[in-house]
Amino acid sequence: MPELPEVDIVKQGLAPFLTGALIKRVILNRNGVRFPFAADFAQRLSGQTITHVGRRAKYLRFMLSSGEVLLSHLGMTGNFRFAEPDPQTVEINAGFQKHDHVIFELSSTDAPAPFLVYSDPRRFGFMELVEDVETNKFLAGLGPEPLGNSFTATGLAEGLSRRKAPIKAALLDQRIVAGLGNIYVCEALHRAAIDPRTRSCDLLPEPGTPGPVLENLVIQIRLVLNEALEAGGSTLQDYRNVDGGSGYFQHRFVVYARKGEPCLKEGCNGIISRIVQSGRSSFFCPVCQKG
DNA sequence: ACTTTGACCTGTGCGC
DNA sequence: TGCGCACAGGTCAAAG
Repeated sequence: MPELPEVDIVKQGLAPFLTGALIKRVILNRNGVRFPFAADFAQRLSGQTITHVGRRAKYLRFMLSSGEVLLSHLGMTGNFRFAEPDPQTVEINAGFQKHDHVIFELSSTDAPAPFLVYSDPRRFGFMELVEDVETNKFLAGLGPEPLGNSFTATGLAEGLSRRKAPIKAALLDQRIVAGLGNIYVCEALHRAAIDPRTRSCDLLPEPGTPGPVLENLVIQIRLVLNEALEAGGSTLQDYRNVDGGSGYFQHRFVVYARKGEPCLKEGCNGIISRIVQSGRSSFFCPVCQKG
C-alpha cells in the first residue's frame, strides 16, 4: 500500500480540487470494500461540501460541511482519480472500470473532471463516515506522526522499553508510530544500521533513556520519509497519484526488494538478505545492520 | 499484556 | 499456452 508518503501525495493531489467542492451524489458499485458501507453512506454524503482534505497516519480525512468526516484508507491498492463519464453512454457508471467501487459526482469549478473515482482491486481499503474523529476507533489508538514534533526518541524509547518483539514488527505497529509500512521500515532500519531482528527493548541502553541508537533511528525515519515525499512517493505496481503518475522513490530503495544484490553502504561488502518477520518480507544487510 | 498467525482480496510473474 | 504457487504497499480478529 501506500504508506505515509504515498498517502500524503494523494492528499496533495486531491486537496486543491476538492476543497470547496460540492458532492452532488455518490454512486456505489458494490456494498462495501473491506467493510460494508453504512446503509445511508451515499445519502449522507450527497449535498455535502468538502471543507478540507487532510491526512492522519495512512488515513485520508475529508472534512464535510455537515461536521462529519469521510475517513478513507487505501489499503494496499486503493487509489483516487478524476474521470469523465463517457458521453455516448446513458448509464452513469458506464465507462468506468472493473474495480471502480465508489464514484463521487462533484460540482467543482476547477476539478479536472466531474467524477472522483475510488478504485481498489484488492479491496483492502475502506471508507467510513465518522461523526467524531477524536473517538473514532481507527484513529484513537494511533501513535505520533513520524514527521511531527510529538515523535521523539524519548517517546519512542518509552513505547519500545517493554517490548520484546523485533524492532521491525514494532515500527510497523501503528500505535508506536503512525504511518510507516514495510518499505520505509526496511529502509529506515538500514540507514540506522539496525538489524530488523533486534528485540525492541534491547535498543535502549538502559530503561528510561533512548540512547544514541534510537536518537539516530528517529532522524533516519524522518529523512527517508522526507526524501520519499520529495520524490512523489514509491510506485511498485498499483500505487498511482491522483494524476495517474508514478512516484520515483522506488529507484532509490537501498534494501527493499534488493535480495541478493550488494549493499550500497559506502565500504560495506554485504549482500542484501530477505527474511520473513510477522509474515512480511524484511530486507536488510547482515553485515552493516547490527543490533 | 504481548506476539504471532490467519484471513481478507485480486493481479502479476515465475518455474515447470 | 496453461497451471500452480509465491508474493505484493495493510490491518483486524483470533489464537497462542
